Amino acid sequence: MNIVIIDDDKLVAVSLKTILESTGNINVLAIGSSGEEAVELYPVHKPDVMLMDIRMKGMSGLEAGEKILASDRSAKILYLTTFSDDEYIVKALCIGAKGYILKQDFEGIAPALETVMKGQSVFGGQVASKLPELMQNKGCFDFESYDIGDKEQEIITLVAKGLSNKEIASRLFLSEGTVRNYISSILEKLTLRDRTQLAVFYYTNIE
Amino acid sequence: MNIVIIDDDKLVAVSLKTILESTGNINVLAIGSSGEEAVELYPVHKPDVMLMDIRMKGMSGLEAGEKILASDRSAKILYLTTFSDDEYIVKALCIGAKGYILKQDFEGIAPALETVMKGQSVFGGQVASKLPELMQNKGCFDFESYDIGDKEQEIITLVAKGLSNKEIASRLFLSEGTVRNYISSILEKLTLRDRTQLAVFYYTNIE
DNA sequence: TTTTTCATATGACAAATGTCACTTTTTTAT
DNA sequence: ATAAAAAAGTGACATTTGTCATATGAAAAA
Repeated sequence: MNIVIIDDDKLVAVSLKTILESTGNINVLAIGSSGEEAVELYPVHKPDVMLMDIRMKGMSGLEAGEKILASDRSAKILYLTTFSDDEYIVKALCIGAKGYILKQDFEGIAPALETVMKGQSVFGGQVASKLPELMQNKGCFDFESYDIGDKEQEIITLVAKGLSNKEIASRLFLSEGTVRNYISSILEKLTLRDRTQLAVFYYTNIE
Repeated sequence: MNIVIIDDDKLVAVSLKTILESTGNINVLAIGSSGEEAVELYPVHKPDVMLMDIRMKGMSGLEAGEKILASDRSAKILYLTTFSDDEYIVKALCIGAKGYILKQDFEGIAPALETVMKGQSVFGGQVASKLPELMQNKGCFDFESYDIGDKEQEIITLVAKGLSNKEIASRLFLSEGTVRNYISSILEKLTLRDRTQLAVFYYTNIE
């Protein structure tokens, strides 16, 4: 099995290479230390699996993964990260990564790679059990990609909690009419019809 | 690694045993063919992983898993099923299973077992990529635990898709008034105020 | 300084929504 | 066949919601 390792921390990357290669059937084609490198290295080596860190200086692992997957939908990206950061997990799933495991799960890495190569997905220890809870908190909705300001985001969040206009108004110290206007314009921007659709959109928007 | 196999189809179970044992480090402690047997066998053998089918005569794999996990929170249950039935996937995640893989992914089973034993979770091929969508289509909301009938469920589903009363009515061949009445009673049963809260509830209710 | 933009606000209006008290129809049980 | 229960429907009513045109004050830009 051929893999490419991307990790901010050179030492970690090299150690991983040593350990994984010693397990026998894993061959590390290359090592990189940033998202940019990941994007470059992928098409060159076409690894079976890309083992990548998320938090890195420069382009993050997630961005890199997005780019790689955009060019090759079948790319198998396995994120290997230090702690289970909620936001990242969901995002990773959304972009279509094949897994999200923790560096702590040391002996789990090799079998996880194996599993991913066979086409399955792997989620480390606590990660999977957190999934249901996480997915609910926020779909893969990316406010920034629409032209939606801060106050509008705030209002969307409250609508998505089921608050009425009056409640939102009093919570944000606005008049009810203003809240209505905001929502009206949000609906237009997202081409939705009413607040219920907005809530649905909020929870189900996955690109 | 010690496992117990539960499958409705004796032939499948036995074949699995043969194949898995031939891979070397897997030892099949027992074979069962129903949810009831699973519940009995688990405490007797305390396998590292329980490889279990879902659809079985009598008690389903999911029910059995729920019972087993209730008695031993650390039980590792890996579902092995024929097709990726949406409903089952989410439910499996909700009860805390360690994975959901497809029988088709033949060579994937052994590594998946390995991975699960190391504490990670595995989701077969298309399953993981479907997860975001699925989680949203239905949280772990259990209609039956409330006093909610079939037609009501249907209506809830439609509200949670953002349809108006009129649209729901025409889709279900009911009058708009009837739909209103249904929703009104649903809201009362769930102590919610309006359809938006119902949608929110639908997507976020996870126990 | 003047103009423009932005956030906030109003009031009016139509449509959609939720509630209630009943009625009618259909199904099920006795 | 008759009574009882469940499912579907009606009409009226008060709110809530979404839309629109327009107004105000403050901040930013000219």
